[in-house]
Amino acid sequence: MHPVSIKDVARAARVSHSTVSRALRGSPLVNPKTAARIRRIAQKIGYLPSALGRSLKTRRTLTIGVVVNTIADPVMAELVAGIQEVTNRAGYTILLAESHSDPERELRAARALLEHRVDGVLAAASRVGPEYRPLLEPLGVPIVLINNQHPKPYRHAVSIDSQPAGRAVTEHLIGLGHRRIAYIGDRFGYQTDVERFTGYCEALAAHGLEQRPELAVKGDGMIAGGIEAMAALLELRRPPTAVFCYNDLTAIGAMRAIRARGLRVPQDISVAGFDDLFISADTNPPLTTVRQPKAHMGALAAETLLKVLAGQECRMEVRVPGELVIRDSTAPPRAESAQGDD
Amino acid sequence: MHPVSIKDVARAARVSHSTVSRALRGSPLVNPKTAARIRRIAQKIGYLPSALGRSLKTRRTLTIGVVVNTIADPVMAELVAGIQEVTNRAGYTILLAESHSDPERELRAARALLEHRVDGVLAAASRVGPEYRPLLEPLGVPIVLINNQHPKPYRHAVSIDSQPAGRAVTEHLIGLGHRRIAYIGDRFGYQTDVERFTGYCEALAAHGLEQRPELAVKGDGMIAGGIEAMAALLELRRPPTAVFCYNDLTAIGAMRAIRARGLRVPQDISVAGFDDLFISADTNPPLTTVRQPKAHMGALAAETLLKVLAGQECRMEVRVPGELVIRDSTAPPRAESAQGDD
DNA sequence: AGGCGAAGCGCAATCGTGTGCGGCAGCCCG
DNA sequence: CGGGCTGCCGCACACGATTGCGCTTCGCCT
Repeated sequence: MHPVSIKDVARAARVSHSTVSRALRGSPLVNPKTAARIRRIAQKIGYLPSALGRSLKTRRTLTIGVVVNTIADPVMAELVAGIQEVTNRAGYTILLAESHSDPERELRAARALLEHRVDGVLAAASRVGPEYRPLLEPLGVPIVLINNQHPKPYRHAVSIDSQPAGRAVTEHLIGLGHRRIAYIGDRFGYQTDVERFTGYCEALAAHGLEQRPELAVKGDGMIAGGIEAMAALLELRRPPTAVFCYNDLTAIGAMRAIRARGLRVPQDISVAGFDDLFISADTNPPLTTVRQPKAHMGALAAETLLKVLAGQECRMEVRVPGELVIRDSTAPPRAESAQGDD
Repeated sequence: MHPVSIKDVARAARVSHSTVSRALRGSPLVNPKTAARIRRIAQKIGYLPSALGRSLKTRRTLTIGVVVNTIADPVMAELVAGIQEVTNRAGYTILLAESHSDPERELRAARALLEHRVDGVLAAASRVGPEYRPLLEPLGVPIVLINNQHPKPYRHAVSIDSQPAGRAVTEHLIGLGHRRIAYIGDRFGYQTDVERFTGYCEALAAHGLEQRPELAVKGDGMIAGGIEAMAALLELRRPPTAVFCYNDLTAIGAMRAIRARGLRVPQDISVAGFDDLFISADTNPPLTTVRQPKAHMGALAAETLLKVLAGQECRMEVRVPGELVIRDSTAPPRAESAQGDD
């Protein structure tokens, strides 16, 4: 019997464990002097109440489950930082789970979280969408989705408004004079990717440009995928003069691939990203991108969840606007490549 | 009574809850046909065993607590990714807590983790050191420290070997011809900072260079602190020709401050960092730094903890070597500044 | 002095799960 | 036909905490 329990405190203080419980929780039903004595003794013998026993009775664990793609993705890390900020203040502890973009793994992770009886779930960049329901429903656990695909069946969601932002980036490139603009997407079918691509297509259409299938390729949302996808684009008979990337990591990979071919950004090819990582102003060259308020979105999602847990049945679906940040990775195309297309 | 419990399954299957428990845990004490029937029914009515009840009885929660500075720090994020990788495979779930470099907050976080009865603790960049003992001891919870200060009283630790690496960086700068070399440290008193600074001093001494106090300033381990500290160095009557920074984020901030003054890296001032972030090859210019195997160290620490939890009483203190990575942010000093010092 | 109300504390049930032990069949064998 | 053995299953308790309810005690008032 290693861990010292409430009964050990009771024995040491010569009271019942009920009184100890009340004393430590500050109940008015116990004499202040007795309470003080009990607290002193509990402190002395190193008593730490067990959340297990408590939660079993109270039916609340004061924990929330957070499932992300991978915490190594700086977008997710900042998101979680924002979540921590508000949940911690409210006394909640976070259970972290990674999906690695694998639906099966995501469901396993969610199941583990629910076995630990988290009070609520925050899922970012989830791929399973509706399949959460049969898991969450019987337990009555609320969920708030972040940048999720198909949030239809759910009541609460926080998302970056990718489509207008994607359109704005593309129009920025068109405004610079580009006509052959590529899109490097993501191969996992995230909703954010679909929306950014849609915005890209919208902009092209609005300016009478054709969306050429060979200019829409797929990365993996990380640097490696950006390198690979960009290398493929450079193999084309007529490579693009500008590239809009699903996210900044992809863009960084694309810039590496471009330099590896002896070309320069933005003189030979313009590159734009999405997210505005903490580092995106310090890349070479500084990256044109869309600022996504990551920590803010995490905090917003967490606040929503806490409200629901507090009993406020607010149905809400927030779409946060992105802000185009123009830096040095985008510029007008070279004269000889500007013509002859379209 | 929202959540469906083991008794509900028992009722539905017309057996006792003991039999359900055994059936679901694959005990040989129950008829295979009965077990199959029970499993089918449990599945159908959406039963998810409660880790609370189980842990109360088994005295294991299959969770481990991870306390980091802040998850927004990419070093910590990669560390946690490495931890997740191995703990997940073993069926453990992670409770995440942040200290924000505040000892009091770190202890509060640790207390919360222990109330949830985590089976073990991984603490990265901890500042409280010995004060963990009175918390952990009574509960018998093992801890593995990562890049920690004063790991003396503990049995298990994984650390980057900062001192030789710091010396190597400084000698690299000296080898390039620098004589006025500054160090931008960290104001929180981390052990890693102390060691890197010690390595820096060693190198100076070994080459007969004086360690000038005005060239040792303090940042905060983040970009903002690097900007501030570098700005102060540039105000000196005779600024340094090279700067060794506590970490890459600090170095990135330093490079921003240098550019803000209209100077260039490395032509006017050389900058070196530490960590080798995923981004450090893509900064402008690419950063000379020390590669720290972050995910590997996280995995190593997690494996150590799992071994201890499995009963293997391995006392170990691993020091992982760092590898100097020379990129473009360091170069020989300009002729006029190389002379005239020391 | 006796009665009555309030304050303070303990009893016991409960949450969901695991498990030692005892019981109850059915079967085999003497 | 009876006894013993084996295979399955249920009873009951334990884990650590919370909480409604009842009991004791004490002080105050008449």
